[in-house]
Amino acid sequence: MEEYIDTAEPVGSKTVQARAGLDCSSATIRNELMALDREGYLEQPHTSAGRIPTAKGYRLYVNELMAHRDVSHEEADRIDAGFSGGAEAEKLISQMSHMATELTSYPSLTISAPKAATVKRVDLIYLDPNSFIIVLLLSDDTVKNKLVHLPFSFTQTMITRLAAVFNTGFTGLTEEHITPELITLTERSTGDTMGLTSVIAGFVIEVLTSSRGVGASVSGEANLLKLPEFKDPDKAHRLINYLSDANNLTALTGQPDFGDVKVLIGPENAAAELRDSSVVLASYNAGDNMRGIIGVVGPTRMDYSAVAAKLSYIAGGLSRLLGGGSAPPSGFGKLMIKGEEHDG
Amino acid sequence: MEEYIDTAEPVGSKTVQARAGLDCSSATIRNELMALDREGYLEQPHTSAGRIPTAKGYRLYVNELMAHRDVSHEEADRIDAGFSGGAEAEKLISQMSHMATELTSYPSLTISAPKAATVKRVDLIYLDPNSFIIVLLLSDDTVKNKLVHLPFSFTQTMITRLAAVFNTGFTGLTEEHITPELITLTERSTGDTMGLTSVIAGFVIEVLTSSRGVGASVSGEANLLKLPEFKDPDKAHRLINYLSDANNLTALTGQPDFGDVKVLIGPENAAAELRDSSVVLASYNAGDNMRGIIGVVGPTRMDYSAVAAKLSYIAGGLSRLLGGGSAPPSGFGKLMIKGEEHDG
DNA sequence: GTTTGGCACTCGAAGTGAGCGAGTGCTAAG
DNA sequence: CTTAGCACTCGCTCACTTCGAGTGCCAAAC
Repeated sequence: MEEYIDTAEPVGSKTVQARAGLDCSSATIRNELMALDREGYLEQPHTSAGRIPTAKGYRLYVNELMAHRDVSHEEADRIDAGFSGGAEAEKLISQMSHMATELTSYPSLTISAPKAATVKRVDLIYLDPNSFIIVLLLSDDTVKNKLVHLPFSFTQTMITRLAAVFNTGFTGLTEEHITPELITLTERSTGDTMGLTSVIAGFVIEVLTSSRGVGASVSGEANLLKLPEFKDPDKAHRLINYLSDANNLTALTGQPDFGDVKVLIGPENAAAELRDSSVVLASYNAGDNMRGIIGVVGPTRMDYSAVAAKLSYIAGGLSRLLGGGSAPPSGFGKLMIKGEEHDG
Repeated sequence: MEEYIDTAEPVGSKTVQARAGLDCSSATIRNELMALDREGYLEQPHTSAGRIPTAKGYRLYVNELMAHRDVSHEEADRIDAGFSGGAEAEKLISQMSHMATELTSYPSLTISAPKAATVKRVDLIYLDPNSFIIVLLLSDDTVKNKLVHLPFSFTQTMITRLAAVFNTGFTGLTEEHITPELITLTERSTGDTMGLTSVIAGFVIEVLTSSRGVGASVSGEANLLKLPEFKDPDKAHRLINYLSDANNLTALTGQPDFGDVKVLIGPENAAAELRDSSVVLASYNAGDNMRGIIGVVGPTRMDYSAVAAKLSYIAGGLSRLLGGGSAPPSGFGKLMIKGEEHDG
């Protein structure tokens, strides 16, 4: 297994003997290999070649045989350094995605949890008779703003009044609560005949809608090109294309209901494009009982233990920083690897 | 030339005869080809192959022979649709970068002009005794905000006073004006002993600093993999890696002092990684007499006229939307292609 | 003097086949 | 149950051949 992970070449009986330092002859090992072959853990690309692990073999290795590994001190330091900046959520996640790519040299992907955010507070800053700034504080403590220029003029008094009405009438609402009726009602109670209310409500809806969608991204796709598995540019191109579609990403990860780390090996992936690649995912606590996902995509022949340890460490850090008031997930620090058997 | 652009295969005398529909025999064409070969416009990969254009040949073609082409109606409509969203500058540029990739099927790059922004206005929104929002309006009308939580409490009065002082003392300043002395002075005049001033000033500096850096990005790198020129994954990997470094991008484009469109053919590029690729750049007016750049990277064998027309159209649109008050560049709409002869 | 047909020549691409060798399965002895 | 031995398989490499597109050059033709 480990020899194949290192070299990507079929492994023969003598190589196993040498690498594992077993005190039995290659013939004995051949017999064992034959048995494993029969049981479906190994296969031969052609009759007179060594063996390579099957997906079933990888599964066994990942579930039972693989040595648990922690990140090295240098790696931990490097990851911690990335966290120390203390940036906002979105930036932090993107930084960690790049960190994952750097540490594993595989493309990494992130999927941030959807947030059913509500409005916590609306502020309007009057600039001049034609412009003002809308500042929106959401329930998850993100702040969004927009500078509005209008072709007609209004007074500071009107802006102040609008802010007051929005602050009492719109707090706690999700976007489906903001109906045309509510807007008409607000217009009436502020005496707004110029459509300022619609402008502001429009921005509120826009922000709430966009915060609802899950954010998915990939980075470091070019790393695939270094791998012998992707020496065919077409194959690489297909996978990269697949990964570049955010919908595919959310589909591949499924629900983040797994414990800490999840490994999807080759054919366990639903998508054809991923059938001979593997995906390692770690989920993190993103506050409000929501979970985000960070993961990498690589060849089936992947150093699962090392990759899992790194992602787990990164996800743990993200949980700590983004999880906010909530307690960190109970399994944090301990590496639990779960997978799904895929029917097929 | 055009045959080679289409097929990427060396072109022989008979093919030229057929494609161009010349009423002379292949022998005559052979004589002409030999002459062009001697003068350095064409070369042969090996003795018994057809001819391919040299960089010098491309230069001649681009400068003098190439038919000027406009974008098709469908393309124009598609680009216009991309503009109609009317988003903020950063998003708009990124959208147009993707548009360029889609239309040309080559990776596209953007470099946005650095802005020496200053503070136009500072607002502080008091939320509760431990938190407030900083809202920063910059001279280029972008708005930045930050939610601040502090481990000690303060009053609304203090926040109001700070906002007033910042608004009189910090407007019109660039980041180098914000010295420790100014902060001390501000602290004294507001009676702030808790370090609120430093927190706010820190954010101001952060925003001004980040707005100063040039933003450079690439998208659609994977498109290279489809090209026969990049059937060697290593070569593709080297170029993609090169492009992923923002410093390289700013270096390759040089100063945006060219008219409308600039074409850099193969060895005209300073960077070794680009020696057998070409870059087409279009510059746009980004307001305040600053210029941004949008461009694509592709094989030397590239349909320069089509690519240039598309980029020029996109850049024109960006100028219109971002150029703000300033007049659009005089050359807009007319395609001017300039290049640089590269010594060597 | 330019154009044209003819012709020998070049050289990469594609195809062929022998030899190599890593690795196998099987068998028989320990 | 392990091990040495052995015949066998089959992809890889490499030398060799063939094929053909395309060339340069020359002499005849317009």
